[in-house]
Amino acid sequence: MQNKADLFPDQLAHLAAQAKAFAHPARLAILQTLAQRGTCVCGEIVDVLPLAQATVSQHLRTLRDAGLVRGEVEGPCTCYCLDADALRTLADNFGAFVNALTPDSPNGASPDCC
Amino acid sequence: MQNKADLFPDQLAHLAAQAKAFAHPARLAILQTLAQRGTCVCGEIVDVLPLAQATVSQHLRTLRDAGLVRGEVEGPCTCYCLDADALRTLADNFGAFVNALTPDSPNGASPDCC
DNA sequence: AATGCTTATCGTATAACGCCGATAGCCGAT
DNA sequence: ATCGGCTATCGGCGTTATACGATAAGCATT
Repeated sequence: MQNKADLFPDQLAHLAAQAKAFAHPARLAILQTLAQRGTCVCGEIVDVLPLAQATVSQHLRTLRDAGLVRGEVEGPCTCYCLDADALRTLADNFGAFVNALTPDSPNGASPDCC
Repeated sequence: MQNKADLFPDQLAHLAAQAKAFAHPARLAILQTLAQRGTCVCGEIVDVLPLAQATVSQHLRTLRDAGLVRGEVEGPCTCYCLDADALRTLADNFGAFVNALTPDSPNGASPDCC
């Protein structure tokens, strides 16, 4: 299967990739944990989540690749934190996309389909 | 593998499931097409996308299951349209989640990690 | 009833994801 | 130099997602 996902516009591919970063509860939980503590060593996240260390590290990598999280080696540990700018940008992208889909129908009722 | 995703709070699981609906460019393209035309027969979408009919139907089902799209049988065809309310709700959920993550740092620069 | 058009579903193949144990790499402390 | 703690990566396994052809089901028309 040649990757059909590459046949779509970059804008859509990019948005979909960002959405994928959000598409697992473990990653959302990691983001929340980082938000609570401001800064986190990997081990702390492992302690909070019901997942093995290897799995958490993998999710962290996904989040890093998506640009939502940054990590710095801090002696023996690695210190993670949110990239607030990236998060806001992503939220804005989603908002803009959805707004473009629903030009405006402030009337509560959605019109009938056909 | 017992599903580890079930070990997370419902709120996170739900948000992740919604994100998954956005996590493929084909589905985003379908949403855009529906927004442009207001209403769409499945075949029209198939004509627009570089995918087989079966694949498009599957993506439409994913979007329907996520509640973002509604479909009504219209004679021999099935007519699809966006559920604008659901889309706005979803966008709001994302916005709220991200806002909760980034309480406030109106200063453009993200603080250093550690 | 038979045909043609449209869509959903089934079955299947490939790819990607999620998960973990084990291992390797790194750094500080001993 | 060695040891011990922390993290990233590797390899393997099972599950889920993506994609498609083939088929079935529904409806309008003939």
